[in-house]
Amino acid sequence: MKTNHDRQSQRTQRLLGDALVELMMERGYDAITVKDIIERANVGRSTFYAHYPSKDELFIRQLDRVINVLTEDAAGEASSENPYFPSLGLFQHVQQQYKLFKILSWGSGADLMIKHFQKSLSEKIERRLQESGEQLDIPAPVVATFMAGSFLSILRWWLDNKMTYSPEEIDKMYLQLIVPGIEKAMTRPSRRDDVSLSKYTR
Amino acid sequence: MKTNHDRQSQRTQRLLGDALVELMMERGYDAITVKDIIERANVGRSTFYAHYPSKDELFIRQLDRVINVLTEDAAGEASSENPYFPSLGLFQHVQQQYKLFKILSWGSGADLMIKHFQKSLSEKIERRLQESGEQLDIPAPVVATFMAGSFLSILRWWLDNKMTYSPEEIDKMYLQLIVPGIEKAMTRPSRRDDVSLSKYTR
Amino acid sequence: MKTNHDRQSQRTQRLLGDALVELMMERGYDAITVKDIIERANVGRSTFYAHYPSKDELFIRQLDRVINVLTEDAAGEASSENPYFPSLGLFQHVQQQYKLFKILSWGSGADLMIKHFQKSLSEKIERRLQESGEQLDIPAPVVATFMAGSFLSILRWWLDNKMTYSPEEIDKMYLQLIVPGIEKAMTRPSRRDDVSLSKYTR
Amino acid sequence: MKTNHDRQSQRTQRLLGDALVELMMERGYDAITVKDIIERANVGRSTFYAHYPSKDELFIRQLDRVINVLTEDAAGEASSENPYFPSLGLFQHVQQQYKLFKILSWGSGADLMIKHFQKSLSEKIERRLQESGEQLDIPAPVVATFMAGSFLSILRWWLDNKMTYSPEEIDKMYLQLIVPGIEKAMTRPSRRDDVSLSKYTR
DNA sequence: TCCTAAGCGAGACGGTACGTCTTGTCTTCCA
DNA sequence: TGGAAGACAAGACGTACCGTCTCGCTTAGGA
Repeated sequence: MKTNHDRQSQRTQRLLGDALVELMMERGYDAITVKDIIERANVGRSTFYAHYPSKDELFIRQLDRVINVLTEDAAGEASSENPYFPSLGLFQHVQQQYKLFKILSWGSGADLMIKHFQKSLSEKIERRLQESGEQLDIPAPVVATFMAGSFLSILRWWLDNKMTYSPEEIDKMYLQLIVPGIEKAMTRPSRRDDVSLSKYTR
Repeated sequence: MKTNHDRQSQRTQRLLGDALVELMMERGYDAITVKDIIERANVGRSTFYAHYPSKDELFIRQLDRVINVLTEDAAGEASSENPYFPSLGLFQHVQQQYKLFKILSWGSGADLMIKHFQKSLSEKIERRLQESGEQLDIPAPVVATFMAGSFLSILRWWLDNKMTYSPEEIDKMYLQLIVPGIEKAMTRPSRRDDVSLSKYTR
Repeated sequence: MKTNHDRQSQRTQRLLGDALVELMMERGYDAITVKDIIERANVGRSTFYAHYPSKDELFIRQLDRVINVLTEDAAGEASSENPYFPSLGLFQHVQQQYKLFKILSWGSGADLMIKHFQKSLSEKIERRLQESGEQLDIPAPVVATFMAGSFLSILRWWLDNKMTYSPEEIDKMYLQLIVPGIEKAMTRPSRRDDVSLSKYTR
Repeated sequence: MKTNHDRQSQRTQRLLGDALVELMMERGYDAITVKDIIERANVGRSTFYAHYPSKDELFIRQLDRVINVLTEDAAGEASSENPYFPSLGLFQHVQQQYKLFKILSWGSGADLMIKHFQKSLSEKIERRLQESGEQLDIPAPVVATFMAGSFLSILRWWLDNKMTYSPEEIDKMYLQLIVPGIEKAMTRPSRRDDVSLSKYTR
């Protein structure tokens, strides 16, 4: 059962999160102060610090929300050719939220976002790799880091170049670049019927 | 001909650069203030701002110095299996400067460094790709971004995991992961005699 | 008839008053916050504000309690040479509650206490002066202010100097200093048989 | 020789002091914040704290200035009947600065001012007493405290009652009240030719 | 005996001031 | 005359309290 305070708490946190995102759209991340956020959210300064120890932490929490929504939604729509994480879905979502991610791509909040994304993503991928039961020549964490790292670099490049390609095109390039290396890293030939990567190595 | 002032200027810049590096070794990047730097360098506040517009700019200048030394030296020793940039040499150099790079890997100056490295590196690679005259299925900037991005991710992972592998081992993994994708991207079968990547796709 | 709620109320007020006094003994007045008080009293924040509008008001109420006890008790024992207010009794009581008054003498609650004491005391004295029917060269309020003010100054000095003198000694000094002036202020020679001050002007 | 920084410093301190006094005239003492002061003085927040550790300290420094001016000026004009401190001059000066002192008399800065005045004044008086070489029945500090304390009480009363009497009248009342007591406290009859108090004991 | 309204504890909240910190500009002095 | 020394305006930071408020729980007193 939810107590009243929980409900209040959630409301406050949503107000703060929304205020942050709104402000980032307007001015980017670094240009925002805690004062700006609490004024926009109609919240007292101490209330802010009761919920988050810093602006960065608030930001990270919003990223988590985004990441969860993206990976779940995207996994749902799926149909991506990538069995380890929904890269196509991510490209698509980023395109929809172009404005927000453009700001994040190289701007001031970028380092936090990249750090966080890289961490979350490579963990997810590593887990999938282990679940798949594949044998690898190369340690799973390295492979996962490689997949996440190259994804994020290409994502950044794509954003910086105003997304000249469609999500489908850029996702295809990404897969063309990483899949062969990963296939090679699999000691035993992958079982043809459960791995959809095979077509790229034809 | 060097004027007296140029010499003074250079001396001051070296003092500031050295002070920055020293302090980063002790406390990381963010924990350093301009005041710290000028005190360590025995320099007046206004002198600092006469030479650099900000702490970040001073840092970038030091990075440039490092990057130039690394890529040149590494290129000299060469012997790497990677024809586009001296990845092995870079791994080796980073290992030698472990302490400094460890601090930079995820810490506070990381974003600046990554941003700078990624930019420099992918530009160099793109130039090499174009010089090689290879035809690619995938736009050269994407390939270059991919190579630089995955290199830096793996470098970071390696640093974070206390370099459990030797530079040679990690470089080999890196190449195993990227080379097949790049080979595939080359429309016409590459001419066997001028591309040393072939052995990875055999 | 007392309702139950009244009883509850009284209990709460006593808890709060006691908590305040306890805390003042430990840390003085300013260093105490409302939070401290309600925690010590095991009382909710809103309960505090339901009874008193501020910490100062709670303090004033405690002072009133003390003042009433002091002036009544002291008046009872009387035997002081001062017919206008029981200065000796007050010196004696203060000595007994040394610790508490020491804290109050110059510390943070001092201004409130002095203000309150000065007001109460001079009102009482003025009333006595008027009741005595004496004719004065000087307006009664001035005389009353003079008596109360000099009493409190000397009381403070006495406390600050660790009460090097006994209550009797300091009271005697106090009377030696004020009585001649007051006697002079009485226009007609006071009737010798009903004023006990005469001996000081001999 | 004055360095430039000294001059700057002095200027800043004057700006801050003036701003404080101005604001006190408008709103009293407690209602003023450090922010108010620095905005009025066109000074940075850190500059304030570089010069004074708190608003109270700034206030005390202004009081010192006032006290020095008052006691010196007043001593100059002198002609007061009080040989120990220029009570008449003080009453006159306070009347001139009515507005300021009215605010200070019971308001929020009062405790600080009273504390400070009481201390300064009784020290000065005690010194005079010792210099005068008079023998006293009562310890000099007690007498000094008595003189300062009763002066301040009467001053406060006078201010609170809108100064119904002229400075001369109130000073005369004050002296009538204290002088007889002090005269009595002098063991040996004072030498008639150098003590002007005698007329009050006639 | 049950029900209802008061008194209460708990504590989240908006608001505001604090004292600290850092930045980048500016002025003065000295070598 | 250029650089060290450092004062300064500006303003964000995280902390500390305040007084208001909403919520359920408890409990005594009237129905």
